[in-house]
Amino acid sequence: MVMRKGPWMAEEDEILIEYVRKHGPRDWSSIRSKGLLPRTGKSCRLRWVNKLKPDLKTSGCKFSPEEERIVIDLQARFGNKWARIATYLPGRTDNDVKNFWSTRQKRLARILRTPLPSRSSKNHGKTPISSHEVAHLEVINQTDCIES
DNA sequence: AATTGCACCAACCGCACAAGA
DNA sequence: TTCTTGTGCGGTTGGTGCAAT
Repeated sequence: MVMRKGPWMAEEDEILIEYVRKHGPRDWSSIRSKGLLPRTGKSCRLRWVNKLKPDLKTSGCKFSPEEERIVIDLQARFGNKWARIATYLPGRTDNDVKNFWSTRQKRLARILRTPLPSRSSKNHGKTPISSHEVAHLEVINQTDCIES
């Protein structure tokens, strides 16, 4: 069977959901060996965990300030243990947390690189910095000073 | 109107680890 | 004991849409 890669089609999702309904979320690699889907076990598992599993928050649902706070706090405690951090956030997956964090890191890196905007200048419609982020930024700044 | 920069998201890859042959 | 296979995790990339230029 020719292996498929890339985005999942609705029909593939249906097959995967049906497989999990019958067999549970395990034996991912037998989905391919049984000829049900031309996808690797890894790909099937990832699709299930991140998109198809029940009780997930719908994609496009932004992190709330509370969720943000939790991630920032837990990342400081555990490091980049996204799967672990995700267990504290109902409906979020490790991928969600990871994506949230890396977007945030890029944004913070850019803010640190550029001079502070004047009071009158617009924020270009970008996500504003929340107060707890400002606090965290100060920590990063101090760390940078120590490191450099 | 076209281009650019950014945020967000989905899915891949490589590595590590555990279980079983 | 070593090798193989399946699974889970973290890092990363590539695509899309939108707002600003």
